[in-house]
Amino acid sequence: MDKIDELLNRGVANIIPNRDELKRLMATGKKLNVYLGIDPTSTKIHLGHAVVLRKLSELAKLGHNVTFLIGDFTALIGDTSDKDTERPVLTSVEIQENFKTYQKQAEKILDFSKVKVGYNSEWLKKLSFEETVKLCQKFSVGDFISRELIKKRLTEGKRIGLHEVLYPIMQGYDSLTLDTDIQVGGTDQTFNMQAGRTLIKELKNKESFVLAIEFLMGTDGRKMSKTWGNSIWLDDNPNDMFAKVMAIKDELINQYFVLATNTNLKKIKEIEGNKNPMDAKKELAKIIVTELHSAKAAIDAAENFKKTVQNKETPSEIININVSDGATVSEIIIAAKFASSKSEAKRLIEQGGVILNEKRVTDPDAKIEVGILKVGKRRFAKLALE
RNA sequence: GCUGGGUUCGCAUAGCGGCAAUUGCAUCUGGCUGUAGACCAGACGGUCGUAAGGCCUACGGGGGUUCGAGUCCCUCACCCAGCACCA
Repeated sequence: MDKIDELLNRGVANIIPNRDELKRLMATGKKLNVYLGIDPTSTKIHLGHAVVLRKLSELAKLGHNVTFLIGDFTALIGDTSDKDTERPVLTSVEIQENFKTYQKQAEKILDFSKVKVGYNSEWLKKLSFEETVKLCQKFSVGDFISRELIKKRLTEGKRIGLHEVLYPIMQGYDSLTLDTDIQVGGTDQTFNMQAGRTLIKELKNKESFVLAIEFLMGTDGRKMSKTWGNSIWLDDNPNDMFAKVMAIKDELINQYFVLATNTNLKKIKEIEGNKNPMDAKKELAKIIVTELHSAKAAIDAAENFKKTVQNKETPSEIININVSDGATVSEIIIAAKFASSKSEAKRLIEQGGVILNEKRVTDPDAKIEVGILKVGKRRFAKLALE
């Protein structure tokens, strides 16, 4: 019973129509049809995406009938708003490939042997225009234009493609076809997911549920998203991952614990209670790396972080650069790809960011010497004569 | 097809005819520290010069007006909106 409670609360932003009813249904122990739809055009998964996968995984563990639905049909249609540029349509082979890379990452969270994988082109492709129109009858234009985002675009005079109106209907049809009981997705999908509820109710007279999952904030406190560059990717290497977690804002520590780890809630309280933010964050980073890589990787990453960041030691593995006698420091900085132009190298030196063998370099034309070159806080190179 | 708006540094934005060009985010450097976080300061086209400064390249493409054009004019391309046409 506790399990169900946690499942319906942790990281859950909203349950439609309501939490209690779903709880009652789940308590009956009935096997429910659950599904999550994903877009096969993006293959990289970050911790934010993982929140939803985590929820799906929990449902699968409880023995529900979980479908992981690949929205290949949506990808086939693509965004056709521009008629001249032939948008390369994803072939089914590419979609397969994409899914493979996706799965490789998602496996860290979700056990694919416990779920069914489906493709929505299977039924959407066959849908006739007549059937489509019938589905459309179940919705009103008012529903769509009252959506906040759509409303905003309308008032701003932005273009809204008619096909955009069809997306929720397609998604709703997926839901209908799968005879869904629970649909899982991010809160941004709430509207689309509700379309499924509408269709199931109208055409099957069955009540279904929408489980809207909370968003995870990115390392800078904004929503984690590809375009912001604030994401922690599931395939980040342990050191990067650890460091990125350390870089999150203090206020996000709790959110990360709850949404991005499987740590139980009591333990989270405990950790937060007796530790200062930095230690809590270290704990968090360790757990995340452990879950996504391994315990050993986490220990190594923690060690590495301590050494290189906190104690400012030179990392054990650094790049080697062969220098010819008489080369200048700025030339080497460029050769090591620490700067992309002479001006930039010069700038780094002027700002005091270049250290050669423990000594700060002040002259860009200083001759190089064999040893350790440090640029900024984290870039090192070992110099050796050719 | 017509009318209007737009195309500027990774993204987003500003830009009376004197501009290597604003601001925000991101990035980088320094300081500080609890960490590479937060905060503060600075940098952020290239190249030459120790420096002051010079030179080159850049505001969708091409052309023009001008001592001088991101800014004005013409033209082409693309994007967006509204209208019309098509029924």
